[in-house]
Amino acid sequence: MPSRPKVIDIQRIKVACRSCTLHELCLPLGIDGEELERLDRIIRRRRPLERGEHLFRRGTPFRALYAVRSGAIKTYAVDEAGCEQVTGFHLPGELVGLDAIGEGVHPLSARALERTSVCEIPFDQLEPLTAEIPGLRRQLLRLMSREIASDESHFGVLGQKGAEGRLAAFLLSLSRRYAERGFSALEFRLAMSRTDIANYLGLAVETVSRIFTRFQSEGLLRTQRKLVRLLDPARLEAIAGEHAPASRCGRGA
Amino acid sequence: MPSRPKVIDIQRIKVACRSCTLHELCLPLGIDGEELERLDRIIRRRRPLERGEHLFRRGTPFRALYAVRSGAIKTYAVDEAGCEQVTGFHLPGELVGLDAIGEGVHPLSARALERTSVCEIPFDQLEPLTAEIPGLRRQLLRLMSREIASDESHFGVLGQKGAEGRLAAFLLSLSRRYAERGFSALEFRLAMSRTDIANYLGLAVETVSRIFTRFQSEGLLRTQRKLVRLLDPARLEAIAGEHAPASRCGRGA
DNA sequence: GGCAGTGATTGATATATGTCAATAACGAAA
DNA sequence: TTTCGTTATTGACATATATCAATCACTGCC
Repeated sequence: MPSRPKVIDIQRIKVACRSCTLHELCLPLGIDGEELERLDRIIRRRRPLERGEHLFRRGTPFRALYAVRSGAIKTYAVDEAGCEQVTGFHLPGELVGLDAIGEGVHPLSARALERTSVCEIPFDQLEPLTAEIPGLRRQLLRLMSREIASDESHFGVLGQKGAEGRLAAFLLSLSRRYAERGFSALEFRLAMSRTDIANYLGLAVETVSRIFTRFQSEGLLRTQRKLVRLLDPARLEAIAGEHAPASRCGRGA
Repeated sequence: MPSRPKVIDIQRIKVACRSCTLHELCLPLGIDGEELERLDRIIRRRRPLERGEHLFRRGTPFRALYAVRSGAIKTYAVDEAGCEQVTGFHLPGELVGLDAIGEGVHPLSARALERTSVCEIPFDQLEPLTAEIPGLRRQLLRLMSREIASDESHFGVLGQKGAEGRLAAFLLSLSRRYAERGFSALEFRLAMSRTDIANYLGLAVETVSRIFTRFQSEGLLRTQRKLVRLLDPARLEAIAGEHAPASRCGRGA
């Protein structure tokens, strides 16, 4: 096959929010008819990102929010030493860029983990629209609030869990999110590398790898490279619930 | 002194947003005259919370956001085993409860670390007001966005830094926040116990204690119980910037 | 002013997880 | 198919930090 493409047929990508299978997860929840059309009009579909391509980079001016339609995005920071810190993975139906509203600049970089398509929602058009459409306004607040809550629960993972708990919690989080999107809760393909998982969980790659094999030998799951099948989600929940070696459950003042 | 109080003079607590020294940090940024009064009217002052008192508890229905006026609040989750995970400390001018909008229920508990007064902002009144006051709407989005961004940067601390880096980053964060509020950036009183700090940073209390003494012996700071004076913020920055023993700076896919 | 009781510090030891190094399994390209 | 480069796995060893235990220093109370 000759490398002819790169010129994408924009006409083809003509999917209204209304018909988007994600429309209950994305913005338009509780918005109907005419309002939905107004939202639809400001949303821009872009050509899909190839694996490794950036959606935006740290320091770039904030222009739009992005809703993942298919594929997966990882967001990450790079410190002075060039060290990468993965801060999150974004699956279909999830929004990227909410952290940039505050300062008008993206504090993180975002790149595609695989071929990924997103909807671009220009913020300078979305923001005034929220004044007129109460459902849209509330939904945006809800989504941001949930993002905060989920970040907080990740603190618990990073702060109190041992390596096994972290990986278990991570897999269950993916499982739940895939299930919400109508995919299988028990079998899915990891879009990210072990390195990314390790980084996200604050572990070494080797530790992640070892725990995958340990989980497998204990019959908790079966992995085949990127493919994961959860065999005993209940026990995984239990492991995810255990606190780290540390945490003596002491209460502070 | 006889233990007479407990009956607080509500009349005394009569401070409008307009005259609040925090008014640039809190909600009203970019709101003027008449609009500020409308916001002011929905805000309720409550009697101060005593040390240890709860502002709200996990699972409680969400009714209002709270702006800390003086004192300090810690938010925390409690897992099945009764283990506490401290998720944040909230200083004057900061908002508490943003994570509850999404589900209508507080995912965390919040309690006062010392005598603390807060403004209560009933959300069912605030939300419609944002439709009419663009400055208020944008400020709320900005604040939520900043919260997300700051949570993300805490991931970096928890995920990539060793114990020294975490404590250094924590102290510098407090320093910056105090400075923003007009307090000294170099000398301040820690409202929280070492146990809470340790928990927040995902470390053991003993480790935190040891690092305080190590920092002191290296001339980076001077501590006297809760009182901290930063002597060499530049070197602290350097330490906060170092990545953990772990993190081999590898990039994922 | 002495006496709990809690919070902080310090020391000795254990261990989970990181580090280094080698190999193996895959995927893409020729 | 073969080859190369990347990603994942496995093993042996090092170490940062947790754990356990004791002491110390405040704070509030009688």
